[in-house]
Amino acid sequence: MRLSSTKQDPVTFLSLIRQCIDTKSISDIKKVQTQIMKSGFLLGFGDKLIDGYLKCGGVVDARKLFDELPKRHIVTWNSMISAHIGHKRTKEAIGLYKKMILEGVFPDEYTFSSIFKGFSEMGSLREGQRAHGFSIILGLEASNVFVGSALVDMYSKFGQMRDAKLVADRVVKRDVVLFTALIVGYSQHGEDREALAVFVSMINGGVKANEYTFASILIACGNVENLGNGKLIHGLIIKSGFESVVASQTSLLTMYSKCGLIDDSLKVFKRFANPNLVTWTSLIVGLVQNGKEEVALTKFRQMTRNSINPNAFTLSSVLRACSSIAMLEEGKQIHAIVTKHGLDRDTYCGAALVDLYGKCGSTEMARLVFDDIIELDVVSMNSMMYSYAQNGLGHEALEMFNRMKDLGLQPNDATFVSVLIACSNAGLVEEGCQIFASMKKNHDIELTRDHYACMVDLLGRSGRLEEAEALIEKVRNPDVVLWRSLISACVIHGEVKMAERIKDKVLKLAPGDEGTHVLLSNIYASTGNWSQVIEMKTTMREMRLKKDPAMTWVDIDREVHTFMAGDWYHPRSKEIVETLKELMERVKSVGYVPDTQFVLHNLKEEKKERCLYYHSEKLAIAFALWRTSNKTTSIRIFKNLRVCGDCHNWIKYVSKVVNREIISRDSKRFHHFKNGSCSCGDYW
DNA sequence: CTAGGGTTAG
Repeated sequence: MRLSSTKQDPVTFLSLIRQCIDTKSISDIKKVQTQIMKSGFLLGFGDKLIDGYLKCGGVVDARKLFDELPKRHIVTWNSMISAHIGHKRTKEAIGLYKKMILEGVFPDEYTFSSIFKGFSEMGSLREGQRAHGFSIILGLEASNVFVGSALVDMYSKFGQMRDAKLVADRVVKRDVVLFTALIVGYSQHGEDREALAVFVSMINGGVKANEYTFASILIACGNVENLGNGKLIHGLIIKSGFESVVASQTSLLTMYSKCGLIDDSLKVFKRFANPNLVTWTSLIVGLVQNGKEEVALTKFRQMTRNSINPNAFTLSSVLRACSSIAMLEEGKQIHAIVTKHGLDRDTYCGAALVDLYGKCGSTEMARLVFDDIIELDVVSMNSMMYSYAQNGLGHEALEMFNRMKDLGLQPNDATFVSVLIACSNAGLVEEGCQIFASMKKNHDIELTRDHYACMVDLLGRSGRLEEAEALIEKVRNPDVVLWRSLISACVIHGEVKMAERIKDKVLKLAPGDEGTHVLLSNIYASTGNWSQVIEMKTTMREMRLKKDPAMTWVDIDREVHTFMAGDWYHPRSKEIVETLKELMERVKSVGYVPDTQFVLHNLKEEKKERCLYYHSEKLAIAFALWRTSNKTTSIRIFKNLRVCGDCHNWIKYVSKVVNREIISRDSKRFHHFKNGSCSCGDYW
């Protein structure tokens, strides 16, 4: 801007400032300010200049000038305060608020409408309440809906919904903003039904919802999986013409996926002309929640191809997709993207990475990520603990548990699930019992079925069967899973009589429980009681019960290969059998003896051996060894059931003769086979 | 010359 040196009258100054605002140039305002100061007119233009600075985003420069002025208009105070709030300079905004009161300038309705947000952002409930009191004295609380809704928002953010409601009820003319603030407050504090009630009363009161209201109320519908209302509101959105507003569309998408209608979410998504980052992320999250992890990854790639950069939200969700189905290779690629965006140390991404590596059996890698997280929280620590628990590292898990307490973090119910599994898998029976006892006493944790299940497993596995039974008796409505886990403990310890007694209990509770039948036939088979096995199998057939077939899968070069016992559908079955034969010879030569007690059919020894031969994990391992070179130092397999004793023993030998690490995740935990032994110490 | 509410994560 060229400043004229001749014309220095007030009218010129005003128009110069206006020009600066139009061009959003802070440096130009500075020049104008210098010129005004030279001409001695500053006092008259102070407020105008500040207005100019603020409109151009120059909060710091505005403040500098503001402090030099001897007197400022109330409007200028208010502009300063709201601009500081808007620029997240909360402390300074509150400082200005206090300063104005000290200087005898009373806050007005404009001041209050901005300053309450400052208190909620600072987390200063007390100060907020004091300011609230002041607004009542000045008669501005109920008479001005801007002040009222700012207050409702503040109390909502503090979770003080009673106070939020009280203020809302006192406001004379309630509008859509006030109602929306109340709806959001309720829904963000788990009172979604209350949120819906507010919405209904708003509509009945003749106040029309807008895009903000729709966005918020749909979240409430999703949270309580209230599809009926969700659909009604979808209709209302169309009627009110907000169909193409991104935020309400995004909430609509989320609502459908939370209600399990992922196809409807996809339909909503298709109508977006230009989906933004939040929309893409919502879709990805929905897909993961609905078990469509692979689609989630495809969508993620599509998103990045459309040059939309992921943020921590997106990346942590994509990582969840990878960890929930243990896609380690994909996960590693996402990890690289996380690093590229500098989010390795982010609490959410960090926790998701820990979860990924933990669920893939790489506890060391999980720990490396974990140690880099800047701000640890309960979830990230739970993930680390769970990883230790699954891999049988009980002491490390307990160490983490203690560190959590040292950090002053409140352990939650998931924490205890991990800790108890850790104790169970590492055989830390006494420790587990003590921790279990302390949960309610010292941590005020509500005991869930999961906790009881962990304890039954812990006691049962270590042979304390009666204690385990007594514990189940204490549960109000013990479910089949608890009893079943006790029966499987009986199987491990060969307690046939007890198993039968418990079976009768279970079948009274759930007559057709297939798991129980399977377990019983297992215990009969392992003790050679074939007539009982046949009887059980007949009963099962008559009741049309089918057990889940054992399956093992292995991920090689991002392709998942699934194997079932004795199935030869794999295109490479010829190579698999050859590899298997060769392996068998090699492991037998170093001491492996097939253990046919794990064959649960009444067959001749020779045939039993063949049965063992073709267990799904053996097929998967043979395939993996055939497909990968010796340079691949470790092989990862996954199994839907628990590993059988013979396979466990066999894999130990295999790991020795091929000199590779074999990591196996079964339905209960990880086994790391290396150089002839397993990380579980044969206790599982 | 100034003011209030909304969309994505374990």
